[in-house]
Amino acid sequence: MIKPRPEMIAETRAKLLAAARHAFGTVGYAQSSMDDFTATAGLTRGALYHHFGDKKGLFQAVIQEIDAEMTARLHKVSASAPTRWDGFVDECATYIEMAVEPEIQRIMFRDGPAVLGDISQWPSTNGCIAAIRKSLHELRQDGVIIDVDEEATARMINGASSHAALWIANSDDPQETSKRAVQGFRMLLERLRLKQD
Amino acid sequence: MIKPRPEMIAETRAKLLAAARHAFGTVGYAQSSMDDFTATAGLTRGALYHHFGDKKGLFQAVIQEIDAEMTARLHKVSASAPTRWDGFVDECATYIEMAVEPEIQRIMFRDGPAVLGDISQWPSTNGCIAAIRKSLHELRQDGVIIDVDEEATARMINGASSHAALWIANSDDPQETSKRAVQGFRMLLERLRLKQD
DNA sequence: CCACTTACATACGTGGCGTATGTCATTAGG
DNA sequence: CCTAATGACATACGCCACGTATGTAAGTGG
Repeated sequence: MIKPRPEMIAETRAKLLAAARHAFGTVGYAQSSMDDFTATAGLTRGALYHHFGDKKGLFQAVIQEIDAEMTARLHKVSASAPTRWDGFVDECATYIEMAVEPEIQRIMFRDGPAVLGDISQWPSTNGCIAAIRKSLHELRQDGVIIDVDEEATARMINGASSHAALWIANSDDPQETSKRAVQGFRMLLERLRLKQD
Repeated sequence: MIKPRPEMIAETRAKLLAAARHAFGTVGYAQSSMDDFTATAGLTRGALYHHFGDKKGLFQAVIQEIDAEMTARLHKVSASAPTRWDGFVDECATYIEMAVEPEIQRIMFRDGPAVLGDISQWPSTNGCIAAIRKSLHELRQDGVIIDVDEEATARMINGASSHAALWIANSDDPQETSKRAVQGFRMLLERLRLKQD
C-alpha cells in the first residue's frame, strides 16, 4: 500500500507541473501566484523551489512538456498522410489549430517569448520548428518544392502560423476566421510547390 | 521666459513617455521599476498615475507612439519606390529591419503581446498591418498579384516578419542572418506575383 | 475673492518573490 | 544497530514594487 520513495517524488513534481501549467495557461505567467497554485497541488513554494529553482525554471519545464506534446502531434499527423506534400500541409494546418488552443497560445506564443526570450534558441526546445524544417528538407530533396532556404522558410512559416492563430483566437467568429486563415495559408504553401504539369 | 502651462504639462507627459520607453525598451516591461524611471525623468509615480492611469496605460501609450513612427517609416518607404510592387517589397524588408531594432523588438513583439494581448485587435493601433493590407489591396486591384485574402495574408506576412526579426536578432551573425531572412522573404513574396511573361 | 479643479508629490498597505532556516524521513557507513 | 549525512519538503522572514489614499500648491471660473 505504501508507495516507494522515487515514485512519491515524481508524483510531487508532476502535481506541481500540472498545477502550474493550468495556472499559466489560464491566468497567465505574471498573474499566477506561486502560493496559490502550489496550494492547489497540496504543497508549498518550498517544493517548487526545490525541484525547479525558481518561477522561470518551472515555466521552462512546462514549456518543454507542451513542446514535446506538440511535436508528437505534428509527427503523428505528417506520418499518416498519403504523400509528403500532404503531410507537410496537414502539419502546418495542425500547427495553426494547436496554436488556437488557449493554453498553448498563452504559454507558448504569448508569455513564453516574453519571459524566456526567443524559445527557438533554447537548447532542445521548439521541436516544432525543427519538424517543419525537416519536412521542408525532405520535400526539397524529393524535388517537390522550389529551392528555398529551409531554416528561414521554416521560421517564417512558424511565425505566420502563430500569428494566424492569434488572429483566429481573438476574432469575433473563430470558426469563420479559421477557415480563412487556413485557406490563405494553403495558398501560400501551394506557391512553394513546383508545377507538376 | 516662463513657459505657459499647457506646454509644461505636455513636457511632463513627454518626459515620462521617453523615460518609460527607454526603460521598457532596454530592461523590459516587467523589469522596469516605475520608481526608477520616473526618477530618471525627475518626477515621481504620482505624475505617472495622473497621466496614464497605471503601468499598462503608460505601456500602451509607448506602444502607440512607436507604432505611429513605424507606420510613418513604412509609408515613406513605399511612397518613394518606383512601382507599387517594389514599394511593397521594400515595405516588407523595412518591416523586418525595424523589427530587428532592440527597442521595437522588445516592446512591440515581445512584451507588447504578453502584456496587452493581441495588439492588432486594439482600436487605432498597429498601423503596420493596415499598411501591408492596403498595399496588398492596391496590388490586387492593379492585377499585379494573385487573388489572395488580403487580411489573412497581411497578418501572415506580419507574423513571418516579426519572427524573422527574432531569428536575426538572436543569431550569432545578425548580418548574415539578415541577408538570409530578407532573401527568403523576397522569394516568398515573389511567389505572390503574377507572371508577367 | 472664493470655490473648485488640475497636476503633481508623499505616505501607506498589500501581495508576491526569493532566501534562509527548520524538520522529518531516508540512506550510508562503521 | 546506531549515528552522521543528505534529500525533500515546510515555515519564516525581508524586500521590492505596484496601486491607492491623501496632501498640497498652483491655476481657473464665476
